[in-house]
Amino acid sequence: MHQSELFSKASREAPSDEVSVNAKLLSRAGFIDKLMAGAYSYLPLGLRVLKNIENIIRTEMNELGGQEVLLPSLQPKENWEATGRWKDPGREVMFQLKGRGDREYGLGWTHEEIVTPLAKKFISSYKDLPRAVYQIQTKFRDEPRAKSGLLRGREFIMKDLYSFHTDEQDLIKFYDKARVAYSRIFKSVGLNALQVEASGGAFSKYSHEFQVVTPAGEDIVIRCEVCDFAQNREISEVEGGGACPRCGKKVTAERAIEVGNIFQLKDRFSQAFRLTYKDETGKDHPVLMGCYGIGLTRVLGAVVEVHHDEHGIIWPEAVAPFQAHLIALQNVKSVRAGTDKAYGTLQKEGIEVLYDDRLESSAGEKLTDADLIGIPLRLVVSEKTIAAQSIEVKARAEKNTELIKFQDLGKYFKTRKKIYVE
RNA sequence: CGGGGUGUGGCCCAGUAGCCUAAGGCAUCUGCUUUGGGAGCAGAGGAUCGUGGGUGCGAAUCCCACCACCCCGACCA
Repeated sequence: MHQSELFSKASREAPSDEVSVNAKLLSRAGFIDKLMAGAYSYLPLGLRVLKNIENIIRTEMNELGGQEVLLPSLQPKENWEATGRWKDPGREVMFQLKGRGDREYGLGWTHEEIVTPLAKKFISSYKDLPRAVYQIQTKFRDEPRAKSGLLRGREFIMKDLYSFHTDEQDLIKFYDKARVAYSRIFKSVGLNALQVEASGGAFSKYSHEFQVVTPAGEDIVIRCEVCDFAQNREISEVEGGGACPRCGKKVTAERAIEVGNIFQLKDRFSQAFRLTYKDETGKDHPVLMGCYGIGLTRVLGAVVEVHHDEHGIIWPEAVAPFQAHLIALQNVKSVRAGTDKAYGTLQKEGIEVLYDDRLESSAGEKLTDADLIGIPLRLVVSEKTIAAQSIEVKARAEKNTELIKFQDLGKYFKTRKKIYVE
């Protein structure tokens, strides 16, 4: 991709109405644009990151046995009345609207009311279980207060998976597998997420949250300094500074961002919709369910909250919009020719590269923008490096640079070890 | 929903005891000169001063209402 043709431009200043680090940096660097409180446009750079996160999640969900579907966002009132969620608590967060003939609809903020009746059409026997379906889709929630950039929006992208089981044992088995998958996902995207015991809220009593500790978080996590005890403060019986109920050592209270949440719904929704299956003897039982969510756009925001410095974003490789940022530092013939050649080589190697070919920009501007955008690897071609028949390589996360010969460029990418930002 | 704050070219902002031409920077356009950390000079275009009403000879500036955005709280799978 030639940077001179990129739809967005980096800007010196952040919009005055942004305070959070994630929104400031992502806006300045041209990844997102705010339409209104809680609703952002994802620009080409931002969407590339989102797609990377999406694919990491999709791979793990498929691995879990999930089958991808896409359910409607526009939903009839009737489904929600069946569970009592058209009124409280649904009314609090659900956008509700009227269509022709005063027909009432809601915009999906979660999908139990849709997926459960859907499952009823295909699940009727123990032979049809277990099953799991998931989707990656825009959710709508009429938050009382949208805030913190991407961290709490009124429209956001979420992966939600629903699992169906014959009995509690099978549900728990799947639930535990999902926990492991979730841990892998957050690690891959560069987040160190704690598994935290939590209240199920409107869904279930049995739930875990995945929390990323950072001052930008709005939840408080109580966790042990020694063992893996961790609880959301909402349900915890210990305070920060107290003794761990599991091992007796000290617990701390820290701010954290909830990036994922898994629930054992059990029969809460299958009862409401009479989703049952017949066992071997022909007897009916309620299907037991679990649900498993990850906020993709919130993950994007959380990654920026955790991975940045005073100059800009520092993308973990797995989610970075491009793998390399190639810069023609000066607009002189030899440098352009050398950079063009390097660009060709990288393309041939299948490296995703953003090529800063802007004629009107100074060296300083290009380097500053590169730091702001945060692509993991920076490749600079300048008069100096041309003289050495080389290209300068620098990792965004590191200080030092190295020169590599032009003819070694392809090889460099083949043999280079991945840089994991932790 | 309670409390606090803010709305001025695409962006960041100055200007507010009422004054006639709304200032500057970034960005954009033209020309020249520049190029290892957001370059310089010269010129150009771009503004219903959030919206509606009111008080003045006169309103970005004062009054009223509304809207939007941000922060704290409440709330939050």
